[in-house]
Amino acid sequence: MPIDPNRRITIKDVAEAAGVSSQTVSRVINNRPDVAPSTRRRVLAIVEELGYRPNMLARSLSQQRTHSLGLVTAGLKYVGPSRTINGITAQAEELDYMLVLKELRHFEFMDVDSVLDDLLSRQVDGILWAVSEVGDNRKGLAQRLPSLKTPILFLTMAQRKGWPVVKIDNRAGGRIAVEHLLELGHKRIGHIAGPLKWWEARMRKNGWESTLRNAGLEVADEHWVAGDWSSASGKRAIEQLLTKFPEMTGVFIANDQMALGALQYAHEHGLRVPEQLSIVGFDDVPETAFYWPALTTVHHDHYTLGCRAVKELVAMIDQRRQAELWGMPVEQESQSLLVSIDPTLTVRDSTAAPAH
Amino acid sequence: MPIDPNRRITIKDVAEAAGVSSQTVSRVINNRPDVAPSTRRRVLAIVEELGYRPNMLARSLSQQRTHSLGLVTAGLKYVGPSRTINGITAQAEELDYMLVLKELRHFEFMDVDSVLDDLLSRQVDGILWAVSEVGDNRKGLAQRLPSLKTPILFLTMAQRKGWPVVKIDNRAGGRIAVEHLLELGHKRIGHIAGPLKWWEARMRKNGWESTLRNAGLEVADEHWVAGDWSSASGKRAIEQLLTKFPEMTGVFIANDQMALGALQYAHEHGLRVPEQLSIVGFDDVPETAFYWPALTTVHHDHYTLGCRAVKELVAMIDQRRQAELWGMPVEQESQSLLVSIDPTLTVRDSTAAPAH
DNA sequence: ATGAAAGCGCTAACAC
DNA sequence: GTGTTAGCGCTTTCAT
Repeated sequence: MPIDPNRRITIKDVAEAAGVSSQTVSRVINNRPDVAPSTRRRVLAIVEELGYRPNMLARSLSQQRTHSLGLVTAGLKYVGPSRTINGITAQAEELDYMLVLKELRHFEFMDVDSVLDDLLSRQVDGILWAVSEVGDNRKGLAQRLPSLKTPILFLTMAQRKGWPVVKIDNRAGGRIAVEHLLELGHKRIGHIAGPLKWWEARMRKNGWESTLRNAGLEVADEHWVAGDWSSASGKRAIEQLLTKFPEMTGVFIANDQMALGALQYAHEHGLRVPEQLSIVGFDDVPETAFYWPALTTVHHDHYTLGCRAVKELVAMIDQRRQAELWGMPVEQESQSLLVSIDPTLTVRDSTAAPAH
Repeated sequence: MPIDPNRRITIKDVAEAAGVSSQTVSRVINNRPDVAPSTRRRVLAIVEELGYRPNMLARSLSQQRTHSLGLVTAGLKYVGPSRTINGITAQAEELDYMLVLKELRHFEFMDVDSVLDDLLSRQVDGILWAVSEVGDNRKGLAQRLPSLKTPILFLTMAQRKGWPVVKIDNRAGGRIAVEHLLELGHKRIGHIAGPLKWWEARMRKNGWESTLRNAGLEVADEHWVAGDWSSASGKRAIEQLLTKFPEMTGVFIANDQMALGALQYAHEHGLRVPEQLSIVGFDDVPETAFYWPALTTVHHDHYTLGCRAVKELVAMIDQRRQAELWGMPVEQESQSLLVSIDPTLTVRDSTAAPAH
């Protein structure tokens, strides 16, 4: 009896063709040991012949696990986030998890519930919240977190009790940037920050500020300006900053795009970099080595960040399954986790000792 | 009788609590009309109270459709691809489809079968193959395509019979770049191509070449060099090209990154842009406006491309469902589709009339 | 080593 | 309007 070619092959079709029960087929495709070698061979032959592929939906429903992770992102069009995704996809593949992707419309998207419910209704085994902390975009999450049964891990946000976090140490990034300028002999070091409702922007600024203070240097409001991460804002910001802080000989700029804007300003106004002004950026996007002059910048590894996040999340999932097996309830509180990845400095041509 | 708090709420729990059958609950949550208003209210109240969320896995299994799309990508860390994803996620959200993400390890990843099977076993309703055509990375697909029951749509590849494609018109991009230079009065126009195993690189080069020929100008092998898309290669390429083709007054470079490398070379060697050499790039990544000088470049809309691709794929899915309803088999051949999006030119400061 | 039965959570089809 | 039955494709008991 031929099979309807428009229907997908099921385990039953294979069972029938092999003259065994569907249970035996199930055993074979799951590599269980308790199958006679001859039976196994026969079944596998039929599987091949019919082109049978197990239906993961059915398997997931029955096993109560999907081997999939929900991935929540925002601003994929920006370089940083998409490199992180790169690491996430690679590691997920490695650990044999599928990714279900949800991109928020913007960074301060507040309707967290609909996103979470969407993912949970799909029965994902864990959730990766790869959205930077901006404004109070953690508020809705804070409400859901305690009652959430599914493991969730956050990227790039402030440490909070009960929130598992994997992040770049942005403050350390600010610190090494400023230390580099200090070592070159700079004393008047300004800062162009990202928008301060971004946690990352605050941390980078904090790194700048505290390092200067620790070096016994004074920090005033005239010494910094905030941009919005864009090159255009960087260009405006450097202009403002040069007016407010004309003695400045070095500046730490919170991302490479803004630094690029500053470089353009410098060219337009005949300001020589690094002779008259040293510039340190942040991110080390691949192009920075080809800016003019090549940019000294804080390097951090988005890719590794993504990999690490997936590893930790999967560990959380496994751990929780173990706990459930033993009948132990798992509280969110206990899921505290903080992984912090250290950035490094890439020195190029936009920094030098100050002229005097 | 209290419900085990560790178990997820099911439709049965709601039914029981509301004193109706699970079927009635199903009707309510699916917004069917044939439910008494009072019953509906009661059920909805219980749904709310218990925090019930339908299990999409079960629904998908029973309905034989998942409302999800498989998204295959490569090179997410590059700017272009990730902007496309941006459009794809937005449009998928809009049309209420979930995305299952698969990133290939590299552009010429050949083990197409495992990727396809992974997605198909998850029962995705359609597949978006958002990987550029490079080398013969379409070969494995060609074998699977005829027997594939699930609609699949390709981004950024050559037109082929039976392959639904949504793409940017790269040749037109090359054409408008060269036309711009011609209009400025340039006669010696070189080209830095991408790696020619990329279909997009070939098309851009073709646009350059054919436009020059149509203008009655001669094109020789000394007039172009291939890079690998990176800024470093662009820098090397411009050096080579200037040697081979010293009369050159204008150059069309196949992407912005390579153009950036060329700009750095120009700075280092005191070659004035645009006075001595006009440069046109391709992509119009946001930073190009802040290169020095600001880059004239071919703009194309990755975001719209992604949106359009999702729309077309969903249309294919709907169409096929209709056909199946009428009992008509759908052949892949009939699924031919070619959407081509026209790029535009963004004129900035890296182009001018040739000297004298 | 293999099979039968029940169940995962939902919906389609048919009753009443 | 609402309930009953069967089934989506698989796995998990529990027999044998």
